Amino acid sequence: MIPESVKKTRNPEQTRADLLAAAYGEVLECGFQAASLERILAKTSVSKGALYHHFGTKHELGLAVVEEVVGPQLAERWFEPLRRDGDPIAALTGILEEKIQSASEAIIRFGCPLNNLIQEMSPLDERFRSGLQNILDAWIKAMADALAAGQEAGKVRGDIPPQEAALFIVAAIEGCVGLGKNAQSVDAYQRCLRQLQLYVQSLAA
Amino acid sequence: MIPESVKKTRNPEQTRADLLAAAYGEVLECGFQAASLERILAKTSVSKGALYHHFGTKHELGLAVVEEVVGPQLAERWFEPLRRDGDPIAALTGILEEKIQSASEAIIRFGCPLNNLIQEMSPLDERFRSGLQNILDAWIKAMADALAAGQEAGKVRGDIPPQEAALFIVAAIEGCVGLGKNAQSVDAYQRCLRQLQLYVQSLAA
DNA sequence: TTGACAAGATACCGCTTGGTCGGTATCTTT
DNA sequence: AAAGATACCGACCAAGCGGTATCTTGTCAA
Repeated sequence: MIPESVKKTRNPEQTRADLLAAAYGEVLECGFQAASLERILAKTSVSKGALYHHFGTKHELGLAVVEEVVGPQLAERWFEPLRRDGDPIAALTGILEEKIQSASEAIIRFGCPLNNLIQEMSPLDERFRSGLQNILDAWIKAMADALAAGQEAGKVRGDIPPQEAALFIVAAIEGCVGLGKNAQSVDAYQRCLRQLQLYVQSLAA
Repeated sequence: MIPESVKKTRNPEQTRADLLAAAYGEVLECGFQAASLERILAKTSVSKGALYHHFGTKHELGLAVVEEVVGPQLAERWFEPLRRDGDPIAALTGILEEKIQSASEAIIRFGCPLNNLIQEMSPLDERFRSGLQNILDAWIKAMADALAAGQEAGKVRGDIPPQEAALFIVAAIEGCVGLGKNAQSVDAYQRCLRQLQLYVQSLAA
């Protein structure tokens, strides 16, 4: 039995996924406002008619990128690892260490997709802002929950407020990525994250 | 003797300054790429001919905004206060306290002009990037110098590396502003900066 | 007073943009 | 097999964009 995806001459789900992936790339490089539908179409060899069949407007396409690409990507890379480990200090240190070691060219060049969209779109469009805020809230909550659980387990200092510390850690992460991006320097990115790592370790009981 | 500025029907320096101010506002709201020359002209009631007399291209106008508005503004608000005080911990705590207390609607709504331009422009244009990096370098240097001086004076822990700590503090500041901006919440902004304040105080000898 | 140049005004241009629309091909249902 | 819905195609459009060319006006030194 040959899989249907090969046989079909039409594949709406794949088309939609292709558009999302291309739009994600375009937005990452140019920002949402400067993202060109023509360029997205060229990357995917999808027609304009097909695009407007799947997405009503450029705006909707952008929101779909936020919800279906940016959100899940961060969830996989941050929320899940935080949930697994019982010691949030060790987990965070590990995640940061991994980010430091595997500092990709993409993150130095284009920064954090979430942060990029926040700085560009949050004052301009309420739906973008709230979509981005949902991701941010989930991220901060995952970290706060991990810190609180760590306090229960006696791994984290009891005097630090998990919510506030989580807020600050997320802010610091975005700050480090942003600085490394402008410096176009893996070294600056690594040194900055290293200091954050030290801060995180200072929260240990 | 009536001041010349009032008598003149023409005032090229004032025209240039008006354009810079309007361009700064437009870029703060929309970003550089989406900034419209027409809107800038409408704000200033300057003609297009006059604009292109003072600035060769939109690009040049943007660079001038970076160098002549964004840079000096940050220098006044950050570099100078840091240079004055002998105790950098006290100075930084004070500056942060001031930011927390006087959290303006503008910073919550539009964020940090420097960070906005970094996230948007640094991957797209090398001249923008290096102009922004000059500001960043000066900021980090001012902070590192203050920390080093504080170590000499026995006010700052000797085991912290000034350069790295300065890098991290600047990153964290931008992160806090960015998060407050997307949350559109003075409270989140203040709580985030408050944690940074605690971090800064943990550097005291 | 006049000549030269800086400063400013305005009409215009080519191009790209997001979006539309009538039409066609394919897939599903009955 | 007929019919209806879904997926896709590509020419076209108005609007806004940054930028240019040509002209007039104000300023000031000689």
